[in-house]
Amino acid sequence: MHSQNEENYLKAIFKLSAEGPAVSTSALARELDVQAASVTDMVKKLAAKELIQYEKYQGVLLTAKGRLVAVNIIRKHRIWEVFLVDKLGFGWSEVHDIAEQLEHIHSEQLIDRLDDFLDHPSFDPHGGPIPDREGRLPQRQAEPLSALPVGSKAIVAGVKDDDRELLEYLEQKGLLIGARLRVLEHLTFDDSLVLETPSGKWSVSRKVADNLLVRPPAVE
Amino acid sequence: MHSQNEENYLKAIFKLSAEGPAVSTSALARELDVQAASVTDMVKKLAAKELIQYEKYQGVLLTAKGRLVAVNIIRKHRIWEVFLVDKLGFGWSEVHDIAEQLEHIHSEQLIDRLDDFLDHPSFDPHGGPIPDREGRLPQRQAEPLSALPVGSKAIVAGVKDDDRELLEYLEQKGLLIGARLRVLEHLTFDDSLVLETPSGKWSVSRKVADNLLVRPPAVE
DNA sequence: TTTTAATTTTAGTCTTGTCTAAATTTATTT
DNA sequence: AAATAAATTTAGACAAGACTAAAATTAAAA
Repeated sequence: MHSQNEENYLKAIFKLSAEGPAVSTSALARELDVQAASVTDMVKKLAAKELIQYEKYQGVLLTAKGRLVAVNIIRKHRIWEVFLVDKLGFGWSEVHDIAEQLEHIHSEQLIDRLDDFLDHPSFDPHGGPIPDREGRLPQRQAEPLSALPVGSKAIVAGVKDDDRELLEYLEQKGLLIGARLRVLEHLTFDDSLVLETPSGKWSVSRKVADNLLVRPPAVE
Repeated sequence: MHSQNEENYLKAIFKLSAEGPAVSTSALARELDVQAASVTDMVKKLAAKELIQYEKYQGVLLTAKGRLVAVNIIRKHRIWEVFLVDKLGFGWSEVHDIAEQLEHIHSEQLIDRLDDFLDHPSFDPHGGPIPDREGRLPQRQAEPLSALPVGSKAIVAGVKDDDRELLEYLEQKGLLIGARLRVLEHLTFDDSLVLETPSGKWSVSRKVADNLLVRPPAVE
């Protein structure tokens, strides 16, 4: 059994692995909000348990074993988020911190039964894909809103980072999952976009557009 | 916010307080499965936080503050047990260890919403009373089976200690909550009882009879 | 009422995970 | 290519909780 802390490190490494293979000490320190020295200590312990590969000054890499642990935590996190939103009626911006705790409950049976209870969801309330028991992630053909050319229509498919403030901001603009939108303008000055949404026209910054994932509208 | 460990100590002290006011170091050590020396260390810390009263060599006592924390943990534990049994289909003997983890999730909102979702249950799957948000316990007029005279009829209302083995044993004999029974015989030799239950006649030991709580059958 | 036994506390150590400050290595400039 | 800056690691400490062994206190027995 792994400690909550170990699980959090592995999860963070998995998340940062998306930006390139090796994860640096400082990136991990930033993500976990601890000092770099603490990270160095911890990655040595994780390497001793063969959950990561670690080479001095070269950053870390998940082993197959470590990846499985990380993906399992993500599976639990996302299934719990579905429960909180679908069954308990929480808003999509309220569930992250609670799921952050629930993801560390150790019981395979619990998560399997919860998965049954929820009818085997494939995506969480933020559009995040839910891994299966073997750690396979369902594919979503979603891309950042910032990649769309002016004039194109799309449907909100999720967010990259489920930051509370961002989620509340999007909620306010009616940009929930499934919402239709159209890109009206692109300002080269600051890379912001003007969108048409069911609730009106809105300008969103480059950063928001990078974090908002969309998919092409269904071809009827 | 209290650590899980602090919460477990307070819960144990609350539980042991039923057997008399002051809880001894050794009783706590036994209950928590740690050495007495560790208990001494810990109770000093809890006393410093004004969660308990502690006098050297005299054992400990919960303060009002400590009692509220303890009862709140019990509230969470029991509400989660209802969820596990009623919604996820776990058996009554399978839920203790999982609820032991879930009770430490910090979110008042979560437990309140869960309570709504479950329609405000008053008792958990083992017949344990569920405290309300203010820490008040619903009264149950239940007494140990061992207190009944020969010939009396009763209905199973719960168990005192939700020990896994005991629960499985009772389940096997059909002695679940709500089951009717009648005391046929009392052997003074070992204080065991012979019961008539819907599934047949069974002999139960004194220890089991002490732990099985019953209430009088409804007067029609 | 001593003596013995049981309980409790103190003292010192260990593990996990964190920190700061200093030393080392790698990366970036000039 | 040498000098500076940034990133990383080492060294030494600390807090939470646990342990063992020894000392102190309380309870029980002779």
